[in-house]
Amino acid sequence: MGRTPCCDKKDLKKGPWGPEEDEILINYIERHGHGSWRALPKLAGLRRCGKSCSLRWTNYLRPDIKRGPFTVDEEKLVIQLHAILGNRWAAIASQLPGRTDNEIKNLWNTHLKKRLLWMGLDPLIHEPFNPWGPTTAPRSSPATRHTAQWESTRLEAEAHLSKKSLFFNSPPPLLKPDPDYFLRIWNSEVGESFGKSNQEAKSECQSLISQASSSMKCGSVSGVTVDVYPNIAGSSSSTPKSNRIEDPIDASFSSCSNESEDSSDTALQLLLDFPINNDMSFLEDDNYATPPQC
DNA sequence: AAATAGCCCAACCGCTTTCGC
DNA sequence: CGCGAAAGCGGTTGGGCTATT
Repeated sequence: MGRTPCCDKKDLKKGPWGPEEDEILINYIERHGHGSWRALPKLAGLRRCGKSCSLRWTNYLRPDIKRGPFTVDEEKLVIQLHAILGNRWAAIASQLPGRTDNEIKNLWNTHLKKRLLWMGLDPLIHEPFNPWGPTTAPRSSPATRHTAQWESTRLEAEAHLSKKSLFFNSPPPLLKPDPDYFLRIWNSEVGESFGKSNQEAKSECQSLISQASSSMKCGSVSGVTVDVYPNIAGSSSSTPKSNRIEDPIDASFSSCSNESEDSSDTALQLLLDFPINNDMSFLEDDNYATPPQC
């Protein structure tokens, strides 16, 4: 009673793709699009499983794939995103144009994880290992920790917005409050990663929107009074310049007419600008790639 | 020069989610 | 609403390459 195979395994080729196969696949997709992956191999004349074709295209042949080694900026971004999203490689990849989930997964497993270990950081939770061994209190799961991190980040975002709201009330009124701001955060990759269904997220957004509107006046959101001057803006010295914009909030307000994708990126950028527990300056250290000598 | 170990990454496997009927 | 098919996704593997002995 097994699951039905994704394709007829008889007479199908497996293993590495040859240049001729690549050419056939590229030519077919350029002419017809991929359509149904299941049907593609037959139509294109390939002796491959549809899934294999899909993978080959997504991970290797797609024209927008960026090849070559990861830059330090990209590595930093992967680490930061991993701290927020966990092993959600596709979600992480969506923030690195031209990089595939497979590539990022490999980067993490072969390089970044080891580097964190060398730094004495637990790659699951991005925090130092407890030198005293397991505590009596039950340790929270990675998922719980990511949830907690998101909650904390969200509160900081709200605080940042509250801070900005002070400027909204000050003349000249160059900036207009955007009640969609939290909506965009919640609808962004990060919001989705929080593990809620869209319906739940949207209803939560409605609540946040109203709360955000009130925060424009009083600097208190979600029923929690927060510091309206958190050390946020100046805390991102380790954030890659190439991935940063001048001020995510300002940018989001000044680009209200942009596509939602831009908005999601902006919201995510705001999150990335927050300090995550560990200092990542080691990535720029020439010695970071070598383990500490015993 | 040969053998071995370790690293890297493309590809596969199988589970989960989404979609269409 | 339930079911099956298709696609998406993350974990794992295997083979090629390089470094070391």
